[in-house]
Amino acid sequence: MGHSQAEKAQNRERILAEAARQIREGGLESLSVAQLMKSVNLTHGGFYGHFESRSELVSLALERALAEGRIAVRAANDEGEGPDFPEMVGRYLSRSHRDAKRSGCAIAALATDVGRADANSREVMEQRIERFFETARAALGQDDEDKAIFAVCAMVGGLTLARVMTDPGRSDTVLRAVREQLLKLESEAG
Amino acid sequence: MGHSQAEKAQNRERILAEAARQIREGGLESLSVAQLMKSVNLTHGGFYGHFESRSELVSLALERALAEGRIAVRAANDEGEGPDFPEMVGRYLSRSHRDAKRSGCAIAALATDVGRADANSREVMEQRIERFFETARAALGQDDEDKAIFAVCAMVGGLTLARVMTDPGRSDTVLRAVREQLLKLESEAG
DNA sequence: TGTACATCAGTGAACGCGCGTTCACTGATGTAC
DNA sequence: TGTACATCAGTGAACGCGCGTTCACTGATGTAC
Repeated sequence: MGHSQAEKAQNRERILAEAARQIREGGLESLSVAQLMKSVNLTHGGFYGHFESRSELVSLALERALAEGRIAVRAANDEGEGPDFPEMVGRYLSRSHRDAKRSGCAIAALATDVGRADANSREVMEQRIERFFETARAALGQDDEDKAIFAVCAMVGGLTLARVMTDPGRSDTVLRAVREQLLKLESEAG
Repeated sequence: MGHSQAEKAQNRERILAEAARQIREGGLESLSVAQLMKSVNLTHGGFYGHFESRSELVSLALERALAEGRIAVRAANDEGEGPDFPEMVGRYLSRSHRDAKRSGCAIAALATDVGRADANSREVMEQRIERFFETARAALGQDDEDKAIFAVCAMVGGLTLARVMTDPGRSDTVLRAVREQLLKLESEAG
């Protein structure tokens, strides 16, 4: 059993990455120190060598989860020359995004949880929401903040409701309806 | 200390009503039997004279919370002759609705929680979402389901994100932007 | 390069705590006469 | 209407359990010579 410094850094990273996945899937409250450590093949006692408390970890995992969404948007955009509204909407409101909670948008996964959380968590997410607004505005190619806000709200709401639906057809319908209406929005003048 | 049958029914009602409020505020997981009973001035032991388990109570409280939203919509509509889209949007995306989590729309308050819950809870909420779609379609006065779905997703997403924002001005901006864009949507042809 | 030792990452038993749930009990309710 | 008693709504102590957190310990790492 090796305990080198390099391995410690790796383990911290693995714990944090797994925590970011788990909170997106089960919510901020669902994260249990013992379960988390078990899922990365460590024992619970070692946790406090990496983080001060469960609360600190949740904070860091929230930031991580939010940052990963940003990275995904960047990666998608870098393939082309810049933000592309139809592609953004298509990816966000896709079946694969709906079904991939663990790796999907942390705003949609955690907005309600964060709405109940302390001011610090809300500020962290608020900044990411503002960035999402900016990305949508750039993608729309119109200098219309209201439209961008509207598009983001519809995307987040659409994904959230699609995840509730048990009927796969109706869930798909929600995704498709919001996608199509958003594309109409783009083609209209400001 | 009276324990009449009439009081038992009243107490059950008080427990359920308070549970419906608490889950909207703190989520399905936040509900604690002991805390709930204390908040209606009873002791925790008596709980099991009213409900089989915490799980059953959460189920019933979810249905209650969702039904109350429906009742609120009905009450608003009955004042006029029928569903009125601008009024619906105005009420849903108002500051008072944003600030009244305990009595507000259970879909917005609990969609993420229910998305993580068992199939039964998801089906219960799914039916309410479908009714919300129908109400929006009727209010729009256009036979366009996609537009109704879109409007509902934008409302739910807008309210959810407005509840995250710590900056009151930006939170208001989200509500206003979604409201105004939805009113434009109504005035356009299908 | 090889040895001796301090460091420290990870282990796992133990802690107090709040949880959901059970149950023997209390005493007002409401019924039978 | 008045009394005697069964019912049962609510009480509060007790249960086992999983939680976050602590800590004495282990043994590989990595450094000093």
